[in-house]
Amino acid sequence: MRDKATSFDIAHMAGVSQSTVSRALRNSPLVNQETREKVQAIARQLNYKVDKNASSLRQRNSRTIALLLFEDPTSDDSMINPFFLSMLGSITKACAQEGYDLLVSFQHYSTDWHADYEDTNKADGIILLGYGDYMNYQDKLSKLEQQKTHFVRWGEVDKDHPGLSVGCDNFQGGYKITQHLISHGRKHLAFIGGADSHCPEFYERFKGMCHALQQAGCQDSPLQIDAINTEDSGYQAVVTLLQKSDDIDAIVCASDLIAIGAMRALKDKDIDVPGDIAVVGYDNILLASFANPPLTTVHQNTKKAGELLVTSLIKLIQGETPKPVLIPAELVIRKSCGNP
Amino acid sequence: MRDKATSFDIAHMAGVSQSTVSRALRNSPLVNQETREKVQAIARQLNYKVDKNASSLRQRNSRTIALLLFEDPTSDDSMINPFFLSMLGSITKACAQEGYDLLVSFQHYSTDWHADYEDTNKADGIILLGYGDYMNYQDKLSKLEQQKTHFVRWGEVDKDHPGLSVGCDNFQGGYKITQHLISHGRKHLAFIGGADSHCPEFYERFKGMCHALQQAGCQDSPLQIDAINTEDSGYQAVVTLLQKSDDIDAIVCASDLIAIGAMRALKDKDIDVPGDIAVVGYDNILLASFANPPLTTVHQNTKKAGELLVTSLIKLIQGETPKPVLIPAELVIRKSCGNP
DNA sequence: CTGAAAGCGCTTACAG
DNA sequence: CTGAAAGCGCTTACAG
Repeated sequence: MRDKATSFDIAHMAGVSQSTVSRALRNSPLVNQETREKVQAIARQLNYKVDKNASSLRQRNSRTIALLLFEDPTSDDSMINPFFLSMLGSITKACAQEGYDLLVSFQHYSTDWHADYEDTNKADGIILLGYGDYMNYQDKLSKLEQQKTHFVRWGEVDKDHPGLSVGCDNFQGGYKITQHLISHGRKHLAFIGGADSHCPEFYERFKGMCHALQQAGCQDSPLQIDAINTEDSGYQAVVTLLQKSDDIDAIVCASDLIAIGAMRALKDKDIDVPGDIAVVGYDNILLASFANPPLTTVHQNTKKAGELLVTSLIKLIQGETPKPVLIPAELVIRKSCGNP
Repeated sequence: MRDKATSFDIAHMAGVSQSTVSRALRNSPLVNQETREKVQAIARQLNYKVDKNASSLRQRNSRTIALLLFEDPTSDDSMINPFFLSMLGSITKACAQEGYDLLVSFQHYSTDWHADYEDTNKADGIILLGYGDYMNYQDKLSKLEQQKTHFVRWGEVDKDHPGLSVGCDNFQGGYKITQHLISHGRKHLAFIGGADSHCPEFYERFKGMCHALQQAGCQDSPLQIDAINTEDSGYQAVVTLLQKSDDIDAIVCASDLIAIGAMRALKDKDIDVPGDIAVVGYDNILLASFANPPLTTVHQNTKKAGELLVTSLIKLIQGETPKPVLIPAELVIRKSCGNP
């Protein structure tokens, strides 16, 4: 480590006490304007920066937030779900805006979480980001809550879920996009994606879909094929789907990545999208607009989401009790659903 | 902040001194096996975690690395260059592997950098990631060097550049992909992307291209149109290009994003890719494989790159003098270059 | 408005 | 192998 000036050095140069230096640099009203300016000038000149370790230790907070990113179990190591990367960008910016630093960490579902940023006082709170098997991590969330760790998670807003959630309205998204398909004459819809409490987000989308179908007079629930959030899983699911049914004319996919895989499978079988089968996704990742045909999907407002995650967490840290937030779903109509 | 157990609490419970607790928890060989186990058991039981602020303050290092991500000047706020996001993923993982935490921060080119992570002792070193106008930030790099900040930057390896660089072999990449086009009969090539010392990476790719052309017997240098690293800029550049020339049969783009924009412009003009004009990109972002036609490009090994950035920086921190690294370029042949 | 002093929670040289 | 003590560089209650 390099030799750094300390507040004592500045105090010495300015001919004041070290306490006064500290006050001057923090713009305390307790310090004389003239003194403040002299101290600040010397600090600038020496390129002095307050030692954050000492400062955090003394103040008992770090003005740092930790982001735990849970990886999708994709085979390809370097391929991270683009949706989360977009969230990461917006979280980073929101933190900067609020004057917080951001620690980022990738976590594996399988192993024990490295969630002790707050326990070690490196961070004042934690943001959890990533879908996964909810049933598996439920216990860990409860444990965090017991430890009184400050945390917010991205995901389904549900009273039974431990901790504070910020999420998009998945039910509404599934509902809207299904309604759109129905209104354009599609009659035999299938859903690709897990649809149970292991993946609450996908499940809500599915429930929204079912609700739209019921409203339209379809009493039986749609064909549903499990898939995790990868392109490959979407491909496989369509292969299975085509074996089970031959009159499907629209597929609602639980994510864009799944939809991209689904369209690849359909192309391989020479099935025209949207001519024969309409396909819609969810997330509105960058890829969706470049897919062929461009993918109709539901946009999740990642900018707003990131801001809300950060500001909610900061409120929590400050002892307030922010409410969970549901961000409205926004339809993005492109060509894969067969629209004009 | 919650009430946390300290090493004194554990000392009290274990009936030893606080120094012994500290030693036991750090697995010091100076402590008796039995004592160590007793102390560690109590620590586990209390869910005790060492306070990193205190520990870092005392040890004068934080085992934390800061990543400064420089944004491309894209109009869309939420759209971050996918290539950098991939790097971010690999850097995060590499840090975890080396036992370092990672602070992430987005920076704007225009404003002053918030590069004082090391000055404040929040980080032991810094990784700089992001292309931009090299001439603009050169001075800032020199300043970092003067301050003896430990930093590595992603980018062109060049003896005249301040600081340690890790980068892909851009010259070789430009050379290889041009050679490929020539060997498949393309004769009139253009380059899209900045080609001067303001953007050394693009420039090297361009130089590699020129070298391949010369080797093939073309003496005049290719038509070159400026573009920054956005889809839109690629689109505009092609519009300009088509006004200037009508016998181009291949376009070498400085990045995939530029290439995607270029292909959109060509499609709008009803020019067939690769039938009329071949298009190639650079980076091999996820989008490239889903483009229509799929984009031939140069892969930058982000996994290796992230690891090298992290390990080089750690060496620097430890007082070693690691060498700059050039990662070989890998051609990825798809359909946009007109291959079988 | 200013200063002397305590203390945040560790690590480690020193003495035994 | 263990303990008492110093000290990392701040912030802030206390006294003036």
